Amino acid sequence: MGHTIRDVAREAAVSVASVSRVLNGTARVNPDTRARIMAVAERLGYVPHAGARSLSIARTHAIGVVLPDLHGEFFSELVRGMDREASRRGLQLLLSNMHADVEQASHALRAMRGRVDGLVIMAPHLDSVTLLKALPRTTPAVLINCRAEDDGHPALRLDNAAGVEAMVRHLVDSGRCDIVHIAGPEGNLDADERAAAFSAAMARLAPGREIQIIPGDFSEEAGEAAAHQILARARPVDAIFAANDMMAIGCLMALREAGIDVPGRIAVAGFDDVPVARYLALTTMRVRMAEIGAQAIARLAASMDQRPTEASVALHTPELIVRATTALPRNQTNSAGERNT
Amino acid sequence: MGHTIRDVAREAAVSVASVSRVLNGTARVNPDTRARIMAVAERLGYVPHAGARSLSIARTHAIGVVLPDLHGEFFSELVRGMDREASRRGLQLLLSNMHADVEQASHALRAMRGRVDGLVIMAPHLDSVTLLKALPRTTPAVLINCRAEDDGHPALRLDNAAGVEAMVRHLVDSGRCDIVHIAGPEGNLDADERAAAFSAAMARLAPGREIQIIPGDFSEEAGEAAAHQILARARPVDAIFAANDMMAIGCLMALREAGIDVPGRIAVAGFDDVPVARYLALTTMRVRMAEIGAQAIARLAASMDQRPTEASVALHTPELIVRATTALPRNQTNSAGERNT
DNA sequence: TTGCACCATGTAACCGGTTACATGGAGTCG
DNA sequence: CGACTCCATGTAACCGGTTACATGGTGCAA
Repeated sequence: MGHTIRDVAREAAVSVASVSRVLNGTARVNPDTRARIMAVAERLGYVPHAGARSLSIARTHAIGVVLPDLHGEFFSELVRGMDREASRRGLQLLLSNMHADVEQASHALRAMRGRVDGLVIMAPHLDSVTLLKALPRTTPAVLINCRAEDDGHPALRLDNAAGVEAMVRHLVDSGRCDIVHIAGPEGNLDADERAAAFSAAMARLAPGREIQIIPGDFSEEAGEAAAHQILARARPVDAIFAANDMMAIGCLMALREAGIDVPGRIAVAGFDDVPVARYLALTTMRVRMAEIGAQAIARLAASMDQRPTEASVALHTPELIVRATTALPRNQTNSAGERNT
Repeated sequence: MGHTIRDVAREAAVSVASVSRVLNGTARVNPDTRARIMAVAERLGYVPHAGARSLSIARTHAIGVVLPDLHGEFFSELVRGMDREASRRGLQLLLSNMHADVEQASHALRAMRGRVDGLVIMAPHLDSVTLLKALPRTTPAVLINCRAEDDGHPALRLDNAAGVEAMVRHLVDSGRCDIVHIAGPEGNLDADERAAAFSAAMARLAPGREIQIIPGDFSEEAGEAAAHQILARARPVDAIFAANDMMAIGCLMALREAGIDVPGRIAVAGFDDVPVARYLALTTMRVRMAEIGAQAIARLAASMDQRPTEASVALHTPELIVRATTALPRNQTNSAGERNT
């Protein structure tokens, strides 16, 4: 394999220390010597061995990123944000997918020891105990949407409650009070929070209406299935609020296919604002994933450089994006809510 | 920081060799000793230092992935495919974005030495010389869509010519012969190949028609701009074939806004089949990015394990996906091509 | 009993860098 | 001229693992 620093030292008739000093610029070296060393390094095509370097300086300049199986757009946005911030700081990203398996999650985390200076972990599907047990004690870590209220790690959380409330308010304001929520997979932090927030918001903003929640799993198919279920039954419905965009889209497609007027008869809303949402004119709550990713890296970098400072939780509040799927029906006022009673 | 193997050895009153043997199962160890060592390791929460391990065994079980700035869906699909295949093989992915800057590209590659066992590189924007100069000689690498015809690396390439030809044939078959191509950024391998293939296909399949190419840059905005340009001028046009989906979509939106009937008056087609395409019913050439990513990892793994075997180029042929944006106009036969003459 | 094979375990070199400390020569000052 | 400082450079320990080889004990055959 490649040449080592000792090869360069020998060829240049100097010690390894001098080579190291020249290559890193850590100390003054005679210009002639420097030139000679540079020339030899160039000639041999010498590239320092990053692994060895990390070992001796105890710094890898890499960050471990452990994510669950994410749906397309979400994933790419998050990683893009991280990558942008990481490469700005001269850091590399070591990616590791944490599939549903808990055992594997812990293994993935262990495999990072000695490879990275810090960790960014997103695990909305793990319970607090499991997660904390798997977390290394010695490596700084930033948690994104994890159930780990108590512990001292800096964390980024989504304000699901505020987001859901904003959406329910928007729907109610536009005269739709018989809202069905399509929930995400049980056990998933965001799914659970959104479903709970939906119940709370309905109780507050549309008192007296039945709180309707249909189970789902964040997939487009689940959205379709939910739409069919909704159409098949008799209860009044004038809006569907899915726990994420993909389900909202599945729903939208199914309704369109069934010839239902959206938003005339039923409004549809999602959550996340994935890029597709704009093209389908889907009303949704915008979650700036790239920004969250970048922020995670920034906070991690801070807690890597200085002493493990602030352990606060940063809350990201999603933004309501109103598009055509919840537009007010033409020629109708807010009293439109009566249509279905 | 964390405990070392020597800590464990001391606590268990054995040598480091025994600890290593137990933890890796590389040699027989007395069951009592083994149990004692395991207990101590457990108690101390010992996690081996992957960096140190890599250094001594000269294996990192990591793969470096160097990508240009990719558009969302493309990126996530590619990385997802790689990740799937990599984690199946117990490999980790070290991500590094190679921005347009050539200098930075070379730096990114160097930084991988000693951190990874192999490289996957995608660089459709680099010329052959630059790329080969930046490539490490000692590390196995797989190239995706790179201009490096000559050298000995295993490579994955997209059959752009076949894809473009299939699309042009489809358009001509459906009676549209006045086709405008919106090209991608000059210098980009795929963009250049697609534009060249377009000229060739037109000459063969629609002889006599003017070969119309409008420059673009793969962005949605470029697609919009091209649409406006096309509408503003007098030349006959009955189909627009964009070099990628995002431009096709921008185009589609602009046409829709201008009240143009698609596909009635102008058909629109893209290239890539990003997930959004399906929702917008955009006809396109499907490129299975995830599959290409997985294949890249698989080939790399092969050339890492065995001796650097086959250096062949695998060609991925895109598949024609016909959707509504190029559907045949109602009540019209293939003679529809006459409409615009 | 001696010799040999075999097993469990320990010692120390090694992977490829970094860096604290040692060394020796040149320049400066009293 | 000796003492001191400063600078350029070399020596060797160290980071945390792995592993070739050495060692010593046990059991079995001759």
